[in-house]
Amino acid sequence: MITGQSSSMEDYLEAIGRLSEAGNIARVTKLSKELGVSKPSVSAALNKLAKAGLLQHERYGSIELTTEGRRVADDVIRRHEIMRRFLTEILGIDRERAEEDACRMEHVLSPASLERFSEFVEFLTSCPQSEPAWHKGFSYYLEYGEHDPNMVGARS
Amino acid sequence: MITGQSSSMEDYLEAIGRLSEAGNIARVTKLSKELGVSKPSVSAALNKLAKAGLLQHERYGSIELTTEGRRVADDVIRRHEIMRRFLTEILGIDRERAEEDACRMEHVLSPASLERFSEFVEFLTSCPQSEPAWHKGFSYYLEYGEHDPNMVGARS
DNA sequence: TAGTATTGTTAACCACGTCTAACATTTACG
DNA sequence: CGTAAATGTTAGACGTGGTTAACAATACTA
Repeated sequence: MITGQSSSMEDYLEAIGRLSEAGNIARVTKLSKELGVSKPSVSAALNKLAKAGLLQHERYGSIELTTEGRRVADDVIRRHEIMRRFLTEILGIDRERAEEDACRMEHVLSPASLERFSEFVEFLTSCPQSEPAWHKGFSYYLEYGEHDPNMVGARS
Repeated sequence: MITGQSSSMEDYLEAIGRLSEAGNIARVTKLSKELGVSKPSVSAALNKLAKAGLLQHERYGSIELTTEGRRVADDVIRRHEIMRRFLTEILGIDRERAEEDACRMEHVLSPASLERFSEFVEFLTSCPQSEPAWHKGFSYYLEYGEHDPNMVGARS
């Protein structure tokens, strides 16, 4: 992985990051439910991440990301958001599936591609027009399998 | 994975599929080099895939995809091609990195998202105009960080 | 405060995919 | 044809990330 962590470890960091963002404090049981894994799995992951210096965890006690852990978590969260936005806002994938797919895509993109995804989303959604032409055009294309003959492309 | 195989097994099937497409016959050594793993790893994978009914493999002998194996291999190859095209033709990622990223993305996309990616690539590249407006627009945006004020969007 | 419910850890195990070292088979060629 | 080179397999090990069962610590509450 780009962050130096496996997909699994990135998932743990992401979940911990999201929880603490939302005011909630990360707890083993919560993480276990959130990620759909057993509590012993969470325990093991926390030990591993603590050893890697990404969080601090006292037995039966608090879980806190270190500065470095926070950095990695934020990075993963950012990847997730970019991919979620791309999938929903550009491709028109439904929210739930986009969420699932983003969860997996977030781990596999090179930084270069990620930036391009990000810029592409910005490009298409910050279109000066209120209802971007490309969106209409793509919807038409999805429905009829061909370009809208009434659409004329942009010119310089 | 969508195909019922792990990323690794999909990679083996993909490589075997590509080799046989290209006229070459899949061999353990070749696969080993192609995939950057040891020969015993290839052997183990072949046994596993044979047991799953995706290929036939006689000791020290030939490796051949079954009908089902071919289907899966083709599916993975198709995923790869779609993602490669998206990354190069739409996002403008350089060939090599696009190839690497496609290798990882091909394993994580839901069928629904994949189809959308495919349709989106078709939509943008089959633009009636010879040099699609969006491409110019995106290049400008990447370079200057804002929309080209000389561009006017498409209208119906 | 005692006892129970909740929460977290430990221990022991498993599947997966990888590796190296050693061995077996097949191929090529002098 | 026999041997050396190339090719492929087996055996045994490892790391990762998951599990369940049992136990330990903490928290809640009657």
